[in-house]
Amino acid sequence: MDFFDHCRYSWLMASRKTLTLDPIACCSPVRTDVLDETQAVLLANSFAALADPIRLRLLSHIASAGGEEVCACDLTEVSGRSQPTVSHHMKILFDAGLIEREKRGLWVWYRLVPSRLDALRSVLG
Amino acid sequence: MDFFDHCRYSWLMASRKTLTLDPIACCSPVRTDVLDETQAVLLANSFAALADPIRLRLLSHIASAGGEEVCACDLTEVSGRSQPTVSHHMKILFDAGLIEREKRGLWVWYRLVPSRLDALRSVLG
DNA sequence: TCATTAGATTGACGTTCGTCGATGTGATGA
DNA sequence: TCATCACATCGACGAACGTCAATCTAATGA
Repeated sequence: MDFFDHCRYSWLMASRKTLTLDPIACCSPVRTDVLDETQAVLLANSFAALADPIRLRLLSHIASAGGEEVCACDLTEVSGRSQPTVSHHMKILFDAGLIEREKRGLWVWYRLVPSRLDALRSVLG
Repeated sequence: MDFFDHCRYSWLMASRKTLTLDPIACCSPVRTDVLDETQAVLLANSFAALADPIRLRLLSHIASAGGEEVCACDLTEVSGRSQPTVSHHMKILFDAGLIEREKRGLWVWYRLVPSRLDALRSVLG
């Protein structure tokens, strides 16, 4: 699934703040076409989610779990930040569509959305 | 050339602010290993360069030129921003290693550094 | 030499971001 | 019912960011 297809999924529109701003958040690689303003805003938003070292480490921790879920309870230790700060960063990753969350009992579990990472990769290609 | 090799080039160390912070700015894909703190800081810096819509459009404009150089004199019109603002953004793209610059006479010419874009792509893979 | 030009730098501004203590929310189990 | 736990939200703070007018720098050509 490329970025174009990905953006068509209406559930993304309904569940994530970033992309609900514009349902047509799709673009070809930066080396193929010049981005229009709307595409640029949406893409910048996605890359901004990756533009913080704490978020990159949190994402990398989840992405390296081999498809397994990761408990939010482990993430304060991984990041070295307070619980509210981790929660803040996870929300940004979630809003960017890079991770999914599921609450089971008291714990929240996160897993990667690989297609979203692939989508961003394809934009750079 | 992957991200690892790329970072070894000493001329990058000498000419670009971002990477001079740490000569060992190399990392495997986020799905393979958990990033250490140094890698995360350097990568976050690279993605931050892509985290602004004006910079994305400037970069896309240069990247879409098919290997040709682009004159700085055209970029205020492309971006719809003032000359100092464009200069500021180009410096950030340059410091991130995404573009090269060359001054000839009064004009400055920019071209893409494709390997740098490839390097970031490989981190997402 | 000097006026002109392209682009970089400076300084100031309002805005956004990362951070954490305090507090809110909702599930758990006794 | 109520204390406890995991996580989210709020509010406040300083730092970093995007922006542009004013100015500086260096190349040009007369």
